[in-house]
Amino acid sequence: MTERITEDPGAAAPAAVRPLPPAPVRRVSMADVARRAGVSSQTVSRVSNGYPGVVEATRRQVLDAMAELGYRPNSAARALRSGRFRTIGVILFSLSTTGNVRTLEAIATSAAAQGYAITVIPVEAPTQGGVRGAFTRLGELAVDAVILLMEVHLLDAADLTLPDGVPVVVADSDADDRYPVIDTDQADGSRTAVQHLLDLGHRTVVHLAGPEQSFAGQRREDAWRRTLTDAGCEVPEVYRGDWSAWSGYEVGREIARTDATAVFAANDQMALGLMRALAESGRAVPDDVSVVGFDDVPDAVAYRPPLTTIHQDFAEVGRRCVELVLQRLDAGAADHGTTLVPVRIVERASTAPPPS
Amino acid sequence: MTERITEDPGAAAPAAVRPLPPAPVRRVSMADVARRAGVSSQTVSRVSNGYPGVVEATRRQVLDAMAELGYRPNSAARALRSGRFRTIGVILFSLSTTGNVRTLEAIATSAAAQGYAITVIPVEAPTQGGVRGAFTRLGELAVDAVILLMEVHLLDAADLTLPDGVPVVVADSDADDRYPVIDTDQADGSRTAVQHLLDLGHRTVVHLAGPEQSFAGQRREDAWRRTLTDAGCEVPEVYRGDWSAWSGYEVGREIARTDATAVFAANDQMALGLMRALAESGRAVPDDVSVVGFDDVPDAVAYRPPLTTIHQDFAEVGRRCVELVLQRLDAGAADHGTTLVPVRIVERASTAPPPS
DNA sequence: CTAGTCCATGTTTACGTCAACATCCGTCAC
DNA sequence: GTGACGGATGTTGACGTAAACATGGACTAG
Repeated sequence: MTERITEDPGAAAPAAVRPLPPAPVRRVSMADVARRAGVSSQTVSRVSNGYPGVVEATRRQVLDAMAELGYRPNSAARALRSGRFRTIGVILFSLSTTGNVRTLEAIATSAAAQGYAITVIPVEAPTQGGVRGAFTRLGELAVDAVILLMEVHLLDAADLTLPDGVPVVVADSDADDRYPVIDTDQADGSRTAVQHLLDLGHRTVVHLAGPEQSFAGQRREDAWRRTLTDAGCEVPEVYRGDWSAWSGYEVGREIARTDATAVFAANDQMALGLMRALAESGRAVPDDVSVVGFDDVPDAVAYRPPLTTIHQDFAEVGRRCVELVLQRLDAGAADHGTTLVPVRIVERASTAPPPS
Repeated sequence: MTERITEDPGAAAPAAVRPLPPAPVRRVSMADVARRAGVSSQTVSRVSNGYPGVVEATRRQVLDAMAELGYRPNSAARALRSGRFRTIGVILFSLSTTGNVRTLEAIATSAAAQGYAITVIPVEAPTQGGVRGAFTRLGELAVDAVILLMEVHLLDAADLTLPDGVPVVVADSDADDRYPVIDTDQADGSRTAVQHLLDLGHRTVVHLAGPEQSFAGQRREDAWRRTLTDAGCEVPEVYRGDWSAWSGYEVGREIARTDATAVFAANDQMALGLMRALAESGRAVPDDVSVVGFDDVPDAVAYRPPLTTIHQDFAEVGRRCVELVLQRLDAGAADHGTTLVPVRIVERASTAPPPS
């Protein structure tokens, strides 16, 4: 499979040369339908788009001809004509985190409901090279709008810009005020989690944080710290994982050696690993140590013990992203605010008052 | 957001009428670049596509003009002209199973490497209505080929057909011999799992199966049964979950009441729930009961205990799907075989010889 | 020195759709 | 009866690209 891809943004300097094979079977066009129905192709267009000014009898004829011939509008021609692809691009680094996946799913569903398709643009790990390729193509991508499922500053790091005139919305990240943001209310989630533990009587709460580069992780951590400070609690050392259950386990072994009685993990997967580490050290959850997670992954209800966690409304985030990006597409609105989607705590069996 | 979408396959009977707003800012076209560079637009086309027969000096001029003007090829026009969108559609029911997600990710990555974009076509739960809408649009979707991440018979149930002439490949499913299939070697995985338990000395192996409608689940179950039969073991009653960890827990509580010493769960998530159920019944894994999963999800290494499981090579499945579908697009090949991608067992800490 | 080649580049045209404008015909008011 | 009006339908052209064909100049062989 040879490839002809622009390597250089703005300029085109492709390598291999293989003309695409001849276009596949010519499909049924409006002209064909028009001939069959004995009308002009413009009338077919009108019927196809539901415009008025077509008498019922004619309409029927056209509809019949369409059915007989199996006519399908050609979206390339449509897009060329209208300048719209009816497609939204979603740029993301990976589908390995629950959040991204569920948000993507919600985006796809909402977009479909609006008659828009979703093009997924995966960007490999932030290696300069990999990113570059993916983004370069973006300019010529058949996309009317873009939803970024990643931190905007990573985009900068890659030294790339989105094409002008394409509405962009950022989900679950920061955006340097350049684009509007739809985000889970990370701060409120953290606060709720920590407060829940404090209310149970824990003297303070240890935080198993996400990676430093993650904006969401950063905000969860900040809110944890602030909540403790506001409550006049001592702020313990931060432990840091990389979102994976395994990192939760590794870091969890350190936490298990401390006298912590309450841990707030920045996501459920790390909480899973943490709970294993605690169990292996003979510290019972929730009797000896309480644990709260973040995300409310479907599995959390089957963790041992079922995890108390902060439920994120990914569906709502996705829905709002689509809504906002389409609104900007139509109106060209320009307020770069941040919209927060509320969260709620789901109390299960991993939290209890501290051992007396 | 009003919508003008064909409701009826083949015929068009839209409802609302709102012309799209005028096309956004006119973008830089080949003609602009040509003017700027003082050449014909055909020469620009040649440079843009890396065709030979352009002298270096001219090429440079064109490249410069492209850069200055910020030229981006218009993919709609390109698609109209060439009949190719350089896009692959992926149809799937949900992104809630690990398998789908990871396969999708692999597909997206491989496709990007080949210069193809991925359009995700979500189909809501197999409700006749929902499916219909999604598929109807498929016909006019800007897609050169389709990868189905679902059972073909569900497609039939929805009483819909894919447009002719579009290559289709089915991943991880059956296809009634209508389309080629790329699949994980489910049977070999099951056999390996069961054999591993038998080799440890277990007299027989209980199966925590997936839902009856799932083809993958069916095949895992068949292979489990066959392996037991071949080994002359008694075949115990089948327990059935719905892939979720919670269902694994619920069904697991029943299993925990039996005298089973070895369980093969049809996926890791159910194994997670099962292990919780066993723990709650005071049956230790692996000392009292051995458990093997299927999938090797990233979290499995952090389960308590770390799960012995069958590793699926989703990346390879995705890669092959893309390869095959593009090959069919170019060549129109027509062999509807099934390609099996090998699996391997990952031995961790959830299996041991039976208690004596 | 001329005919033949080959190569770089230019010109034309078609892809399918749809907006804009043109046409045709019936109806109605005067 | 004639002109004006309006509704149904047709005709034209443009969107941006790239294949097919055309041109023209340089070089080569005889």
